[in-house]
Amino acid sequence: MLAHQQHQNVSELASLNWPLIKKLNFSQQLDHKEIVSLRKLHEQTLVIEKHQDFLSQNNIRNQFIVINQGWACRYSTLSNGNRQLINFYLPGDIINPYTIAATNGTHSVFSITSLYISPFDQEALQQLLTLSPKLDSLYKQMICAEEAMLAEHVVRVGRRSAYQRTIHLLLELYQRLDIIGHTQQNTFNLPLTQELLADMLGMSIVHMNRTLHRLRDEDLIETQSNKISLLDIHKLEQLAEYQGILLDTKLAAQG
Amino acid sequence: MLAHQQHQNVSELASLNWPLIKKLNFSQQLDHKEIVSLRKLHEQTLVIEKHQDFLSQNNIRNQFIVINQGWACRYSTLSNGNRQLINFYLPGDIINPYTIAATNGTHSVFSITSLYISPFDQEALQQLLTLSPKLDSLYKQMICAEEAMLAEHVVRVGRRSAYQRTIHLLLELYQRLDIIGHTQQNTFNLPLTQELLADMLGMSIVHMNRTLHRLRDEDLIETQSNKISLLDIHKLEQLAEYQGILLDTKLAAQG
DNA sequence: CGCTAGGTTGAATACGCTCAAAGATCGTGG
DNA sequence: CCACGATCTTTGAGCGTATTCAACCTAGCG
Repeated sequence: MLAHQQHQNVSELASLNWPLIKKLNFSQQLDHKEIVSLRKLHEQTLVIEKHQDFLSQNNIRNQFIVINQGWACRYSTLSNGNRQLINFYLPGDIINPYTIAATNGTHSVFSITSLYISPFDQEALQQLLTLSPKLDSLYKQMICAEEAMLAEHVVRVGRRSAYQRTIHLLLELYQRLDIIGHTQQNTFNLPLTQELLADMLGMSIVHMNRTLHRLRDEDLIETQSNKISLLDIHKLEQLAEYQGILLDTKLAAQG
Repeated sequence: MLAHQQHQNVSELASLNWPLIKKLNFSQQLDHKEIVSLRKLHEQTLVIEKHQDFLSQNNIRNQFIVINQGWACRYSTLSNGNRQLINFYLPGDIINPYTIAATNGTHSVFSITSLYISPFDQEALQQLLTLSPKLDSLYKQMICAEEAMLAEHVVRVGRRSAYQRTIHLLLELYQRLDIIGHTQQNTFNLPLTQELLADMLGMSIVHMNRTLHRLRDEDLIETQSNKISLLDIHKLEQLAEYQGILLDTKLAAQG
């Protein structure tokens, strides 16, 4: 995975505190004008306490939301109490309220940690993309990457063993966090309980615990409080057949 | 589920032989001009034989593809031979080659039956959406619905029993096929082997067989050759907690 | 008529679940 | 600063859903 790129000046460097801008800049270096337009999406900021269902059937306000800090997730709960997490929203990710709404009220979005977010209108985004073909292309690329991760999640949950699933998810999180500079060496902050991990991977808490234990025993991971270290990424990638998502693809354009 | 809508004249009626147009017209009635623009996406048509990997790492041509007839699927194969289907492409669906590419070559698209397809350039689509806000909105709605179905697929595979999974998928297929007029009463053509169904739902062929058998024993479904009938949709929806996807949502606009 | 792909059935096994209970950790208030 | 409660983690044991292996059946097609 690539090292972080260089930047021109202090003002732009400060803009990279906005993880969305940092993420897009990682894909393809942004110029001053593009950074300025992207900052406009962050004009409004607000805080959401942790453990809140802040987006569901009841309170959809037709605004897009970019995560500036913290983790959230989309999930669905079945009548027997079973919960399945669908995806994580990490800093720099954009929540499209219409995909939540399209499921007829069965999906909600939940703040795993406290959140700093910026809601914005769809028109603001649309305008920005219309004015800059490069941002338009990068945005589409981002959507494709998200779709691809969701597709990989299906494969993970459908056909991988609990052991592989766990490794695969950890590697994906590592890759995503690395892009926004949220890793130190092979270590990153993982604000998930084993219950959340289990609900993401479609397994029980007990088995999640045993799987993590096994990974620790095998010296593949190390955990302390909320920190997790991947001790042998190459081996983990082989074990889980992790290929990675093309987040910085050189593909021409997307739709 | 809604009845099919009325149409103005013979020419437009003929256009509804193109399932993409029929599907969009189902969401929101199209006028003559919109139908004409959509027909332009169908200028080129070609046939693909069944059981072909016609889109994979090797042969991505950066063209979008609309399915006019037949079924295809996106899938991934693991090194142990396990295969997971990610989604079905039915008539009227559009394949975005960039989402396939974003998975770094792990996903391919396969023709389940022989196919009639129309490839088109992304620019053609872009132009059409720029000129018509209504089509733009409908297209985004379609993308959201697809994303929502993929998300529901995660839930299905992750947290539902084999029995519920099977029912849930059958209901979703029924809903999608109904929109393009590919159902007769509660019956539709299901060109899937039990192996494909099993690979879609993350289960073994043997268990797929037993589950279908149980559904037949319980008088919930009836099969003959490739036809399947859902004998009590209401009960099936309850059993699987099927909520349906909002394919004809009245939501304002999407991104 | 025989081949092949797909469907069906039985039996043994296993992966992961449920139930249950005991530790550990963290935040909070006394 | 300690104690307490709540949440999260860990461990054991029994069980069940779904898998694997293996064989046989059926239908369609050359």
